[in-house]
Amino acid sequence: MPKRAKKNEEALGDSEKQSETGPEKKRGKAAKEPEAPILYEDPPDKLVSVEGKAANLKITSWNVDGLRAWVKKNGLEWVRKEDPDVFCIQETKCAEKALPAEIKDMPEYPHKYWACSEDKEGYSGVAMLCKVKPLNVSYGIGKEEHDKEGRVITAEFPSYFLVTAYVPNASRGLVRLGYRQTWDVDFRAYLKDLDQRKPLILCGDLNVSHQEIDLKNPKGNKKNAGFTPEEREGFSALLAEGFVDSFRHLYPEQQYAYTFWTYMMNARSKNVGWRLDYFVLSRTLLSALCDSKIRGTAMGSDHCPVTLLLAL
Amino acid sequence: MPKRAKKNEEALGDSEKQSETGPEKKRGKAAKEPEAPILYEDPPDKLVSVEGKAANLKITSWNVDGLRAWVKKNGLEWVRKEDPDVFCIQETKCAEKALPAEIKDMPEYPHKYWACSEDKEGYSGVAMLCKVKPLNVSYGIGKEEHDKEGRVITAEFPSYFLVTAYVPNASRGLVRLGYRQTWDVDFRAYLKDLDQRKPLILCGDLNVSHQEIDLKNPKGNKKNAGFTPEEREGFSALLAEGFVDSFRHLYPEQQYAYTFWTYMMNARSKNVGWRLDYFVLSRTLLSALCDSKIRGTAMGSDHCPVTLLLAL
DNA sequence: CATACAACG
DNA sequence: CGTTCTATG
Repeated sequence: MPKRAKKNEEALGDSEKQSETGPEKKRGKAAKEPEAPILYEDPPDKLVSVEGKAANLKITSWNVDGLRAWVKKNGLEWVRKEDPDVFCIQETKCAEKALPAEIKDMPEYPHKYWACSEDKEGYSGVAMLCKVKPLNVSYGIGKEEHDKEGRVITAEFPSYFLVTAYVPNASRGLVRLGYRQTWDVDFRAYLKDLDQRKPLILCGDLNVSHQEIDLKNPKGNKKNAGFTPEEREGFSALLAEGFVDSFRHLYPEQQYAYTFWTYMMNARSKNVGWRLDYFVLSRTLLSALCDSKIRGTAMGSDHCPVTLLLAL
Repeated sequence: MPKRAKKNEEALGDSEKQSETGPEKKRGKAAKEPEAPILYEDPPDKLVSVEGKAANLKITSWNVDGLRAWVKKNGLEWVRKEDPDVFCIQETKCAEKALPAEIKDMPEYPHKYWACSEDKEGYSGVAMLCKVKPLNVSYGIGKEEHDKEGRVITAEFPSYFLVTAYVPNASRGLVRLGYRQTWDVDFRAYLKDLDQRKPLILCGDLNVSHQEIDLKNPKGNKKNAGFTPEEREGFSALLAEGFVDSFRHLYPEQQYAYTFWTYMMNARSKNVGWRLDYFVLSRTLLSALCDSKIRGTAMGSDHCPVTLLLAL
């Protein structure tokens, strides 16, 4: 592939900034050739664990970028087809009283839990929809300073904890990177504590691409929210506590597998994306892991859903 | 028609408030029967003046309620068909730098004038598009306190002044009625002064329905913006200076002829409207008046356009 | 109900 | 680019 074309593409696809001008452009050279995008196709679901057990738990996580708009775009139809046991939602951007009836009534999920931002309306917010009632459900991570924005729900099931999270974005100009770092510390401590009691499944929009393989343009995004060294080290530190990035564990070399594409610059059609949505597991759950899926064709948000298959 | 149905309809159709509860409803009686709406069909254009002269000047005025959205809804297509000599626009809600190219380039109107709100972006704003270049164009009414919101453009032509105006709304709770009254005084003085120099044509959204005949629900709106005694008297005082409401002059008894319908409660389909858009003329222009039209079928705003035909 | 804005992503 | 909010009508 021509070097020039490659270099220019690198500047594309950062989620928050729009640094479209690559070094070539600055030096006044020719505009880039539109490169044929390298797409990613998720392989067929693997329905058995390494131990040969059949999958019996399916969890889906989706950053819907505004629950009400997403419902109007028939997001729920996709969920009904996917039919997970638990459906975790991030960025509902919706006060509890404003929830669409279509999702509040959904009989497939009789047990529904909502965590909404307390101060800012239409900001953040996560939810968990369960077919089976959890033993216990809690909101936040037990620290005042983190628990007003509707970012975490924890459900305890007989053999595991399920945590869904919408991790704070470091924002343009990294104005919230400092806060993000204290979040990372406290969230890690919270998860470590849970993990000492029961195996843990963490899912959601963790707002970081861990390694260069996890986004299209690592070079151009090292100073941008979602790919700073600080955020990446935060994720590494989490894994160092004994957790596993299930997708990367199963597909260590898989490039071009992303879960988020900015709405800008036709990033999705060019697959200029980021992997920001994860299933992170306690190591002890690896024997039960069947598959970790990226449902890249599901539309309705700037993120796509991800699905975990376990044989417990 | 059943009295009950009539009474309930009266509460509908005020532009800003939503006082849907009529007295019957309060007393807990039965809900209203949906009444067959009384529509208004504008008669064919009359193309000769009382003196038998053929119309040779066509002016159209339209409150577009957001120029950019209105352009997307193909408002310009309608204008091209109507093909007036001058097209006056109110509520552009658009900074000059944000004007759509489609209208900025429009070759049919080589002479275009824009008055935009200086402080609040996307608020108020008027424009005038002319086929023939005016002798002179001015903005505002010459009083600092009124001239920062892009409400008035005055164009001088050889035989008349043309003023297009977007008169300040008294707002919900009539919070701006006091200001509106001082506006009415100053605007009247401005027009009177012009009229002493040359015959005057005033067009635009004058934000008042003059008499009970000029809106569907006069009873329910006497305390609402657009039909308070203060605003109505302001309009009467203007006419008393020697001006004529051209539509009412030609059609003194015509009911159900409106130029504005709130987007709420399906007011337009029920023709629950207000006449807020006018061509007001110096008395001396009556001999040239051919017709004053309400283009009630033109869509793209909560107001419809009005057109004046003169034989000068 | 609909067009604007700002904040956020 | 697209969702939410608020102000304005």
